[in-house]
Amino acid sequence: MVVQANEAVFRPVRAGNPFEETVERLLQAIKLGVVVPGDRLPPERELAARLNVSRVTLREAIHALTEAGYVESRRGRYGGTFVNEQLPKPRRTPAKRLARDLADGLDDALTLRFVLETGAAEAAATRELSDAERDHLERCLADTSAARLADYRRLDSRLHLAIAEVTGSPSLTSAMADVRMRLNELLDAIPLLERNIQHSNEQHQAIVTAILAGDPAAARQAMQEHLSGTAVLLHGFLA
Amino acid sequence: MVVQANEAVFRPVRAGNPFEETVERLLQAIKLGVVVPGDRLPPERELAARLNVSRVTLREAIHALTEAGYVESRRGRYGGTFVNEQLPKPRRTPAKRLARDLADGLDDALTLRFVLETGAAEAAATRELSDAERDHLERCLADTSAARLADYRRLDSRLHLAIAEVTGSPSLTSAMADVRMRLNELLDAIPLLERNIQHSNEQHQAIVTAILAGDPAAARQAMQEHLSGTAVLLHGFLA
DNA sequence: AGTCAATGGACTGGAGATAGACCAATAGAC
DNA sequence: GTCTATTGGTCTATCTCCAGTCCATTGACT
Repeated sequence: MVVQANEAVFRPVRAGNPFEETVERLLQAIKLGVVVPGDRLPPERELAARLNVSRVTLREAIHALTEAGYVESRRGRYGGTFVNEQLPKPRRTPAKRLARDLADGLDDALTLRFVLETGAAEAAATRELSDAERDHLERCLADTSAARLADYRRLDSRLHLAIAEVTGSPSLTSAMADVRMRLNELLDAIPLLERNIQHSNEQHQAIVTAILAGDPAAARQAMQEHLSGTAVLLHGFLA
Repeated sequence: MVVQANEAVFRPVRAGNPFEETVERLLQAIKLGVVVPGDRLPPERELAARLNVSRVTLREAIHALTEAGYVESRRGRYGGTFVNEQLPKPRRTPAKRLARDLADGLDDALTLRFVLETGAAEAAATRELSDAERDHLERCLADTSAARLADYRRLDSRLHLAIAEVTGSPSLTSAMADVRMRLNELLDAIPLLERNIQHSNEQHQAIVTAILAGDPAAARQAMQEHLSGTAVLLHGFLA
């Protein structure tokens, strides 16, 4: 059927219950490097308000993440919920699950990612960036380059997210965070090689340079080449 | 603050209650032309399942749309809920509301739309399209060209959505539908001129031609020009 | 040593959403 | 003309989630 617009507009209003969605969101913050080990999450009352869930629900989600080894809570003033220094290793997803995701929506996610990330790179290069924004971008780039293998995926995600941030469009940033979470699960199933990382770092450098230079076409082009690498990697591994 | 990633990842898990979200989704289907006057919505039981809400909630939403004059329900076999032939006119949003939306997120929405729509046009032109898909695209183009002024916005949206559809990425289609709903409210505040429509139709023609010809660069370029028109229009009217 | 503001932890009543069963009407099939 | 499958309409018991309140703990500051 060619008319898949129905499918798009009559899709689920809510992916799951508030508890699950909240867990997912907190995991997003951790896995995409928005909060790093040692960081404190916002206080429960504030965070619950921002997520638009009740404090009870948020607390249940935090409890689940505590059990899973992602965070720890301390009471009292200057207490809070902190991201663990030692994060749990991502479990290798069973091949069966991967095959399902593949059939389901690998191409879907890859297409959306391509559109969002190349568009973000271009938009970022188009904008007039503040000094703070330029610093932020370079900081993320340096962090990623210096990352050890175990932290690479997280800091890589953080860098890509930073590019979205400097477009000045929160919606774009959110959309990129979402699609990246979908793909990271698949990427975790693929071994990470030093060689790939080095190549990746060079491409990151080219992308950021183009953005800072205010060259939209070059930024888009560099991002495009960068993405095609993981795209063929995923297709090769899963197809 | 440069780090708006927190804002993006700690955004609300749910925009509102299921009832409101369901109403919004049904309005999306109608206002973006996914279902047209005379069409029948899927049976309540099936639709509720697809939207992942209870039938009670869906019925409340349908009831609200009935009161607002968008749909009518008929009982019995071969009954159902039908989209009215005469749709309610969109209310002119008060200028005060517009100003708020402007400050809030006009640039945000425009940026995201630009990224999604130019990306979709390029992706559509890159893909190998089936005959059904080509027909669908041309059909939507013809419908838009033939549209009367009162129906123009709806059929225009439908055409843009069709471009997203033929990328084969449902997520991309959904994202475009969402951002378009955000902008349509603002666009409804701007008078539609015959002259603009004619120009718009020519651009539509160019976009579709480039997509059917399999020319990604031209498709992106044509879409970019098309969008810049409404972007400056909005900025001019609201700024 | 004492104070206190900020934070996590725990409880309760009520509002909203759900699942499921059942009723009522309708138009085509025979 | 009757039958019947399909669809909207209604009701109830249950569950989840929420808003609000109060308690417990902590550590910097005085």
